[in-house]
Amino acid sequence: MQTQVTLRDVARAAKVSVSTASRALAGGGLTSKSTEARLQRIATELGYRPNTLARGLKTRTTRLVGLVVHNLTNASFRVLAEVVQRRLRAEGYQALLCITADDPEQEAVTIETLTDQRVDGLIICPTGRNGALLAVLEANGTPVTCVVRRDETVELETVLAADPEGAFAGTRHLLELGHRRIGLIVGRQETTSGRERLSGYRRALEEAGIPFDASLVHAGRYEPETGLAGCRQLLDRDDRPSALFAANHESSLGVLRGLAERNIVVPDDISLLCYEDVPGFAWQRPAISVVDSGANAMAELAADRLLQRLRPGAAPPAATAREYRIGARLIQRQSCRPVAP
Amino acid sequence: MQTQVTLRDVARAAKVSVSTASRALAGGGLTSKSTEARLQRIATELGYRPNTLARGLKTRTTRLVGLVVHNLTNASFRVLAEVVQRRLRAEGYQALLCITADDPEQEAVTIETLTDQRVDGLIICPTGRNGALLAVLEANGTPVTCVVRRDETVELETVLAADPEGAFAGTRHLLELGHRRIGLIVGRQETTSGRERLSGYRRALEEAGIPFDASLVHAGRYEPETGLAGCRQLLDRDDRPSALFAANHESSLGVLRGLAERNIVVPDDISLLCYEDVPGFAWQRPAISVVDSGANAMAELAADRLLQRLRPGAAPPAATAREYRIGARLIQRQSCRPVAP
DNA sequence: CCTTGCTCCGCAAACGTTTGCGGAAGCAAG
DNA sequence: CTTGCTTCCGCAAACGTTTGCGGAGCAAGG
Repeated sequence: MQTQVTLRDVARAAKVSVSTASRALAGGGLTSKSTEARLQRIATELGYRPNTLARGLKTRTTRLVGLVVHNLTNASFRVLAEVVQRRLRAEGYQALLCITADDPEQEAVTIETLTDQRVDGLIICPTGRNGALLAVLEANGTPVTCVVRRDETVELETVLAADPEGAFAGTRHLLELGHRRIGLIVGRQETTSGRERLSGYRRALEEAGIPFDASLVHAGRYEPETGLAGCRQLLDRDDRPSALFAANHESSLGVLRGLAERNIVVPDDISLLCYEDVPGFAWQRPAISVVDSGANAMAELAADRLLQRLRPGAAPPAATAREYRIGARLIQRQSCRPVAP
Repeated sequence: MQTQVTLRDVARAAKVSVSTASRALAGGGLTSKSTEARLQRIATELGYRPNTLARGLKTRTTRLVGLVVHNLTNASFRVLAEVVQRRLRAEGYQALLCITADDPEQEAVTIETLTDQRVDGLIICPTGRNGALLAVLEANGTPVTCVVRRDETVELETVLAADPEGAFAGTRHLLELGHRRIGLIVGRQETTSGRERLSGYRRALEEAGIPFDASLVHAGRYEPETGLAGCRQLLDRDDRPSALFAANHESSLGVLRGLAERNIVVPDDISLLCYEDVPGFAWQRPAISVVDSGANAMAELAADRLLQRLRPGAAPPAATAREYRIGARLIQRQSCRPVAP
């Protein structure tokens, strides 16, 4: 347990006052060039490392930002975590990663903890039940940007996927291939993404003049079990759909299994399109066509926006917070094929 | 930007000194029961939250622990991150997640940053090139536990997978099914895990009295590309192996694709066994047999060990650090089948 | 020689806690 | 009434920085 070298030590070694040492190391030209250089040298010689706690206490800024997501297994969250942490680091910030399991309770204590740590900013995928806490943070001068999901109860900067367009594009793609009965496995309708993807699907149908058939959609959690259940339900119909549109990577696992169970082969017997791109989809045979929700771009933008507001010229929290949408992109691979109408 | 409520404020409101307020809220019975209760009440009424920076400055402890991994896409790291963060949180610690991309350079700055943040402890999957930095940390009283990989250059508490046994068990399983030519796709031989898995494979062969054939093993990074290359190489032989043992989840993606390319079906034409269990393997058809390296248990144990050393009764850094091994487990599913010898 | 202005640096006060030390009660015993 | 002990609390110092303010030194201008 040896003792850390403090600013006093380097000041003493250089025979200057602590304040001069501080200023010299800060380097804003508040000291002469010579002492600046000398102190830099002595500091590194002694292996001086500033105490971020003391500094934070004084300057009211830790270079910490909270990053809270539901889990790390979901691909979107995974890339969110990776990208955001990388971008933050490049700007000298550290990420405090927290996982809420989509549980408002845990989210609440997480937010409290992060405020206690005096984070400079927060990137969060909100459950939507703790808007008040977030609003307080923002009001106290800590920028908050929501991502992936919106918190409907409060006005905050938010970056989202273009789910309506993505689902629309995907569905239209299938329609253009001649499919008329398209099974949709989609997220819970309590979430924005669930609702928006369904609405995109409906709009595409509508534009093609095809009546909406509610029995063709199966809503549930983003889990393999949901995919399996949906797949079974849709396959047990007399007029089996000729194409399936799966909610995300995880539910697609269930769908693929459901198809395998019945020896239905993709794309010969049925077409399969998934939301959310993951490496596995590209490597798989047949490679799965997807509409990529743009997780990467979302993460980049979220980091950008927060970083922007973290910079000195802190734009005051605009009266009405901006909302950004990341375009979705259809990636055609081998899992969809045309059928005669 | 409203002002935070500080300990002074609650003290003033309660008409006691700051010290009494501090002691009352700490609750160690250093104040009378009545003032303790009164201050607790007033504190929550005012919404007082202690400033962790000030506290940390004084107590030289932050309740932060660094968690550094190579990435989040690899399943082991993903569960490591999830589990560790959950366990830490349960004990009142916060995880500082850092990603090094297996780059010693980045690892070095990461470690520096974490020491600057005065983390109380560190869980790290080391690259092996920064042992000195870690040793300094440990010597300065900050417990460090390594996980997944060992840093050979320095003595630190380490929790590892039982790779030799795992590879041995997997190989023996295939041998017991009658396989004689078993292709092995394995990690780079510069890493312990790569070497250990190969040695387990060799030992199983040896015990079965089968000569080791170096041309049956393909070493490379844990990536789909490696799996694909290895698969192709092994399949292009005249005496094609009747079973494949893949290094991990990611390389298995490549292997599966290589097999699909040649219309070789698992398990009818070839048996496939993978290292490292992920949900996808169980959902896939045929479900892939694996030897589970025990990522979950590893994470739990690593968290346990660190937490243990973080407790007040700080065991002094044992002269020679302990090394823990997590048992591997063979999970039989549908991708391996017996062959006539 | 005095004033003015500029450059560089030191003094000391903060930031919000925790904690050693000592003092003020209260009470019982002598 | 004094003594001694216990219980509770306040004073003030400390943790390691940053920063406003002012002072010393020096050069130039009047």
